[in-house]
Amino acid sequence: MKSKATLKQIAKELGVSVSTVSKALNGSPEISEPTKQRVQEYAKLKNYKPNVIGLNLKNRSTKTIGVLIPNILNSFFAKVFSGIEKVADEKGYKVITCITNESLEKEINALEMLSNGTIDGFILSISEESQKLQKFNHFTTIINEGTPIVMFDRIADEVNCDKVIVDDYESAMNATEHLIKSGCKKIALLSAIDNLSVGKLRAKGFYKALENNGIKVDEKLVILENNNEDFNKNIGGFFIKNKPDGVFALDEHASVTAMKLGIQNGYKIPQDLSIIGFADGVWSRRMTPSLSTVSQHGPEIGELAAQLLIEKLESKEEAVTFTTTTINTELRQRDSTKKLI
Amino acid sequence: MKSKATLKQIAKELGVSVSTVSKALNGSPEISEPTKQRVQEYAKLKNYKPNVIGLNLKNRSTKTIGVLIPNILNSFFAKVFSGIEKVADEKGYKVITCITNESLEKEINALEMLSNGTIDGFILSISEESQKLQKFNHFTTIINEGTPIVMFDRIADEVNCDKVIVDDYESAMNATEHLIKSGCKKIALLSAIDNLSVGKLRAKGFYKALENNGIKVDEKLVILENNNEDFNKNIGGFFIKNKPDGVFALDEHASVTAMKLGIQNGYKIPQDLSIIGFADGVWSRRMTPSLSTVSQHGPEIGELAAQLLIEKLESKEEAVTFTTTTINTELRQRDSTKKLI
DNA sequence: ATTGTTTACTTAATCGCTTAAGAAATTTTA
DNA sequence: TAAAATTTCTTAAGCGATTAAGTAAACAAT
Repeated sequence: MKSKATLKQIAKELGVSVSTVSKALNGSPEISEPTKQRVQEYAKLKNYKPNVIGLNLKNRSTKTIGVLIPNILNSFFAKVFSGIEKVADEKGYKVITCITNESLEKEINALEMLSNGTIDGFILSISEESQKLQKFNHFTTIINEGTPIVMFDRIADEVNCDKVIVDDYESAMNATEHLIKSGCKKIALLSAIDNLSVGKLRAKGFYKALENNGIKVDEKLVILENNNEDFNKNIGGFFIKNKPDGVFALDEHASVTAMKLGIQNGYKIPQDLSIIGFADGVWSRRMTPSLSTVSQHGPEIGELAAQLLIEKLESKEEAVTFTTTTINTELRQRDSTKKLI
Repeated sequence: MKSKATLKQIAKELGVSVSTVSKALNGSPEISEPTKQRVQEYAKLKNYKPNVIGLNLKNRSTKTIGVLIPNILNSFFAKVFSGIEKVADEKGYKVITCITNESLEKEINALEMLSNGTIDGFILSISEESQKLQKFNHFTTIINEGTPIVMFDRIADEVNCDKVIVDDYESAMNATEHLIKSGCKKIALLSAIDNLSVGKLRAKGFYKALENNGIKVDEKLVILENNNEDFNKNIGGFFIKNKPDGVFALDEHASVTAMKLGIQNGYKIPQDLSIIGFADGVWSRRMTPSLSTVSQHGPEIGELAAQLLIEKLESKEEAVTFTTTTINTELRQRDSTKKLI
């Protein structure tokens, strides 16, 4: 195992100064052609690669983005991540990832660990715990220190930074209205993510749609829980007892459970029961019948977030204005809803 | 936006030398108690955090692991990744991620980009293209330069490094034998990943199981394709034409497609048709009926890979021996197969 | 012949930090 | 009280790179 080549080594071995080697490799006009060639050939031979750490120190930038994701096993986040990675890669940035596992402590640790020269800026979605406790000052601290942050999906209004979100409220409203228009009279609202800002927004959109159409809410048709376990406890006899003819599910688990129980209870989908849910596109297509979903455009969110951050990083001026961009979702009509023209 | 505090600044403001500050903050006995206190208090006030880049340069290590993953949207890789992240985090390492998108070029670029001081070692799974073209010398180059690599799942035998794999051959054999024992006479072999080393191994295991049980292969019951599109073309009339009573599917797409077509063609599952597939556990459980799978223990693979790498990084001696560890899979019996006791 | 200009380098400073070695000031010891 | 030892700080070197500034030597211009 040969140790990696450095400028110093090459300089000594060729009998020139370090700066000559550096300049020769960077094609500076200060260096004569023959010397340049000699150095470049030797460097290639030794497989020289400039040590980025040295460079970073000099440039005070690392061309690295820190990404904090609550849970990579959630396919929405995986998709956003792939979008971030794509743009970062295109623009020559590296991506350093931390999974916060929905924990405030891990979120704080990750911010601490990375915000000391390792990364130039952050892209993140807030952990469940931080949202629940409404603890956001670790973010403002980082921003005040001069490290820009772009938040996506799960954001905090009180933090001043760029944000990329999905039109959860509107999309939920539209999806619900779609169910109404397709003839559903008893639409259930199912959620296992009522602890998240996005979950609450979606629920609001649902209520708004009912209101717009002069339907009054039947609380028996509503299940709002904070996690899958509690949700499962409540969904037990739900279909038999309440006999909904439509379901609007706010997360993947609720969507799939509704479909499963609907089938088990002998509903014909979509004739007797229409279902729209927030869920992964690939798997929704794979289900039988395929599930109509609200598509959240994960990759686009990631791409935009990365673009925003990189722009901020590469503009010299101090940022003063912050933008909040809303990515529009789309209703993907599949076989779990009746077709509207 | 105040710029980040540095030793130099603090030293100037307190009227002491840089090294005094450094030592005071590190609790060196060379510094008097009152000075220590004064410095530490001031540093806290200024929210001083040592710039890791400076440290890295000094230590010649970054406490960062580079992870190359062919495709993060594949839930198996996402799981492995979460395992890597967990262990890395526990041991104080950061994880820098690149998605190679199954491309040799991106793989080479990522290795180049990171192997110059950014990371201390790699954990990776080989891209499809590299496997197809059997191009592996970019890995040996990196290893020869002194950067350790741990490969997982998709490995290259000719590269000398630590490896963590799954017992694809044996697990496929066992799964097939399970189908045989449960009474299946016409077992189909379906694969959309015949381009990957793991796909080939699984197919071999299938054939071996048939051989062990004195069943001769019916080539009409075998579909081995390199991607989902080609697979879809061939699966068209498959069930009607060949009437299998069992399916062994080597990847997620094949598994789900088999289930879907089985249902559509009026098979009762598992009475008329038993299915075992390689697929994501969460979604397999969610399907109706739930899909029996070969569980690959993704997180464990990631954890082990990270442990191996970190051990190698933290042992001073030059590595000479390399281990290949096999993680044993498990057959998860769900509702798409008949129960055996 | 003297001065000025290029050419082709080298020296030295810098980024932020650690740490061995040096140096004053104080305390201990003989 | 003088020498030795200790305390407490500073100086300086080094990690790997870039780059402004300095310096010979060669050449051109007056």
